[in-house]
Amino acid sequence: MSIVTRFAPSPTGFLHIGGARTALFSWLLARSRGGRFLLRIEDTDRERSTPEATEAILQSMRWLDLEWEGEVVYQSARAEAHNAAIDTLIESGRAYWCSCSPEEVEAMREQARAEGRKPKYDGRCRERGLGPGPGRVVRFKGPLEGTTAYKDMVKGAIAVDNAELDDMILRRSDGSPTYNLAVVVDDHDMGVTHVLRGDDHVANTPKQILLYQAFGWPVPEFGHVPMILGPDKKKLSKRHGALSVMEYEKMGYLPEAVMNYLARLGWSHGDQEIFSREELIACFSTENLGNSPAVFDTQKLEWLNGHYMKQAEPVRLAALLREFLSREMEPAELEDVPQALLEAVTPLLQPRAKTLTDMAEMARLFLVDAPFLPFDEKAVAQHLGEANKTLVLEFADALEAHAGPFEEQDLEALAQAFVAARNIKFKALAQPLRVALTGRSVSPGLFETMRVLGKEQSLKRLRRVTEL
RNA sequence: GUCCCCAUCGUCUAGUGGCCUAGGACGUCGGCCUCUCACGCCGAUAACAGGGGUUCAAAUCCCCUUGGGGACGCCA
Repeated sequence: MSIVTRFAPSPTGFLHIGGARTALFSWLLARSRGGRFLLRIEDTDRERSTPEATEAILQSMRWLDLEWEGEVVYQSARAEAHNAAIDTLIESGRAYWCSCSPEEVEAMREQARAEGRKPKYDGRCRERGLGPGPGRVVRFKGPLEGTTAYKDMVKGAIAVDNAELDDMILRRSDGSPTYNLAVVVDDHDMGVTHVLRGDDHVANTPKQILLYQAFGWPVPEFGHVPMILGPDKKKLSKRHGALSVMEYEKMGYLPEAVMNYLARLGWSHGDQEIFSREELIACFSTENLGNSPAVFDTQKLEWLNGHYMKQAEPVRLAALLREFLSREMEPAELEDVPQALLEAVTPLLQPRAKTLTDMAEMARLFLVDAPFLPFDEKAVAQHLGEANKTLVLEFADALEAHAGPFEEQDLEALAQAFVAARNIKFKALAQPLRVALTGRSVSPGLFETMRVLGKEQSLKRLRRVTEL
């Protein structure tokens, strides 16, 4: 039998990293078992749901390439089905009308709390046989005793006394269906067989199971993935830094790195750390999902991103790079940069950059014309004294005289001959050259730098030392 | 308060009773490589929360304690 999973976010904000991980696991569960992965937007809270949030969520899903099957289901469009389901429950005596006001219910809760009991509605309207009326809600007539148990795909056996549960509201006084009801009806109608969701839903699960049973529907498998913590072991929140998936994109992370990181946070496959999308699908199993909360570690994400930066096709990175460069350079300046130059620069930066942001920052020094390239004062002071300036200028002359191809090995041969003729160490030439060429004491290799810069630009930069 | 869940290096984790003097990865520290910085390679550092059981044998099973978290809405 083919399985069906789903991701069901409520569109009250961007997709955060925890939600993305839940979505990823659901997606992986479906893909790994040849099933279908569906997307449902739980937008029944009209106050807080926005189309912008929905769009942001879809955008994040696309960025991570978590493709879903079929059309997106909007829960708000399914009110009719929900209400029809509620009606069948009323007819079968599994639900009842309740006339208690929110204030009355709150008072019951207060009292229960004061008596050391679990705060809940006391069921006083259960047997009153009320019908519809203004201000009335429909409640589920839950079992008073017994326990509801299920085997959680990640947490194992979970059992709750039915007495702990209260008669949840199914239909609000304004006639709208509530979350627990809507989820069950939707999941059933969508054919969902496996529900993987956040830990915060464990407490809802027994209530939902009871609803499935009341409807006489097959109960799906449930699994609750532990949440993500900040470095202080508190629930990950804004004060810990970036939360939104798209913020990671803006910071220069690659989607495959974020996916790999998220997958390994709370899931493992032996000692393997690096997983391609295909490997993830091949290896994924809920068996290996961890059951304790995990701390989000930006450093490990960075390391992974660095790994994927090295692996990536230069052409792809170069295309991505242009966008990040717009933060480093003037638009006009950037417009003049040929894509071919970006593609030549990218491989030099790939082993050095952890993120696209890093890369853009480093790339800048290859892309601006000599007069506009700033010098790092400290580097100049350290490596470009008068004697070294002369050395650089002499090298420039030698470079100009060099007629052969402008490839790394030719340039290296030239430099070696140059130092040999003067009987100086190569090192004595390297740093002055680097500072003259790049303005800094840190850069990619000298010869690859010159090759990418080209003869003309290299000479311009070297001879600029006279201005110092 | 009540209920539910969780607990291996700083962090992510391997571990499903003997292969564990606890493995890998990130980080950190050292070294090698080297034209700088990275990359890469090599090495080091560091953990079974505590206490009781069960067993020939426990990181692994049970109980308690402690510590964390979650839930208790006419939100989702």
